Amino acid sequence: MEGDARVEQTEGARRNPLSPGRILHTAVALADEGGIDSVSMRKLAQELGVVPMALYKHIANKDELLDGMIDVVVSEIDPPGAGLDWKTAVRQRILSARRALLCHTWASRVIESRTTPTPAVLAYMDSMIGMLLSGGLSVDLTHHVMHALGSRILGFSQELFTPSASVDPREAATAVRAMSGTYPHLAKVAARVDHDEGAVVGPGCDDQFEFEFALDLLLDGIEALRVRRWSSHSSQQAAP
Amino acid sequence: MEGDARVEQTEGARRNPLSPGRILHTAVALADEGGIDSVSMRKLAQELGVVPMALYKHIANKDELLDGMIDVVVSEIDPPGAGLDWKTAVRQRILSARRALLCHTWASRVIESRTTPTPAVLAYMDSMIGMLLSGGLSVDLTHHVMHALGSRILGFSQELFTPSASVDPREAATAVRAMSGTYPHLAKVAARVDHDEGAVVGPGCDDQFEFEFALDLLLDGIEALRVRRWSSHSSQQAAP
DNA sequence: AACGTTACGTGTACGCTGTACACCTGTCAA
DNA sequence: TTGACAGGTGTACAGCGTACACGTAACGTT
Repeated sequence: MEGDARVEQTEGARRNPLSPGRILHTAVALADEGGIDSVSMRKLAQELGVVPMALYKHIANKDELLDGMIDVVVSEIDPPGAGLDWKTAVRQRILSARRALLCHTWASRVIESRTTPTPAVLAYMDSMIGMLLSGGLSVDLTHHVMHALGSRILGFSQELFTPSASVDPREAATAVRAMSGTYPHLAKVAARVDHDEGAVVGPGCDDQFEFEFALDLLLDGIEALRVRRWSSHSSQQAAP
Repeated sequence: MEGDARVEQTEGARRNPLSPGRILHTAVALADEGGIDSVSMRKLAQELGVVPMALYKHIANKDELLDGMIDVVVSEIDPPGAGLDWKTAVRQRILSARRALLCHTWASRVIESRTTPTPAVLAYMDSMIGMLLSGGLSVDLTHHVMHALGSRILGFSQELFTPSASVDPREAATAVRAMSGTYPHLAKVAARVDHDEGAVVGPGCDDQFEFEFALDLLLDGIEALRVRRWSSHSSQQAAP
């Protein structure tokens, strides 16, 4: 009897062996239906018909699990559309990202709680930067724009180019060069930042400036709407 | 010996009796120096020289503790300046809020993780709305502006006017009327929302519209900078 | 075919969390 | 004096992430 049960279980395991992909997929489903709080290693394992510690043979720890879940969501964002002016293209992409995040309501919170961005998030950012650059924005403007859009495109806020880990500029330069293969656009902007402000205020970028840049962009736009007596009823879109 | 110790402890307690204020203050200090993760009921109690359960005589649970900590931070935001045009006043206030949040790096994350805003946050929002209204913005524009600024002024995002709890519009109307004493400006905007869109799409406001409103405000501003060949080096400020 | 290695699921255990509940004790009003 | 009450204590429980030791089944090599 016990032997039968064990064989069955084994066959079940054979039929459906654990894998990072299956774990991540199940975790996302679990979070979708029960909220992120219902994703514990124990519940996840139970959902997979397995003992909690079994998960650790496939993922290092819970943080890695969360990172993986983020990547699942980010991978649902549509690729950039072709043949569009930069503004339309960026707009579409951001709305697609929003759609993905709205499908998984837990995702924004998890992304924001993470300290370092995952590869998929970096790839998304890199692609976004590429769209801006090829749209005619300068590297400088692109840099500030990424900060300004930060809160809009994904949860990630500032401190993207200020990992605060590598204080040595030499080290940072090496990191940028290493990045330039995988994330060429990102590297270009990062390099520019190190270049410019490294001489002025030190490594990283001026968060206060970035914040005020975005704030003034909004405030100036708002003032223009006020002067124009804008109303949401008589508008084809927020702006002309 | 044991008697002495007990007397000493009692005297200590008498000298420094527990109170919500002292608990909150200590919790904020603890979070400031060790991060929000180092604020557990046990560590907090230890810091106060008291047994964990003693805290529950003064605060209902940990959520209430976190709400209280938020209010401590929000209360550090400067009051609005007088005699300024709306844009300058709003700008100053938001920068002051940012300063407060930067002093307590854990605060943004905690605010964002909270589901319902605390009274202090509501008061801050109410005052902000008041500044916009008295600056000449229509109630309609003010409403959308609050959403657009959302991610900038504090952590709170959308779903402010969509508590999703009270589906009954009658109930919502009552809530608004109750609110109008404490948060008059907030109530004015909320009433307008219920009024307008209640007839069109149901209760609450159109999150998608709000999102695109803010997005387009930014994108249009960015396009203008691009055309003008804006650069962070040759700028007195982000916008003219 | 026998063997050692490797991959992977299991079971137990530890320290941490929030907090329910019963208990004691010092203070004050009647 | 007494009885209520406010407030600190102690114990206990369920849940969390995960370290560590232990099987056991599958596989490449001899």
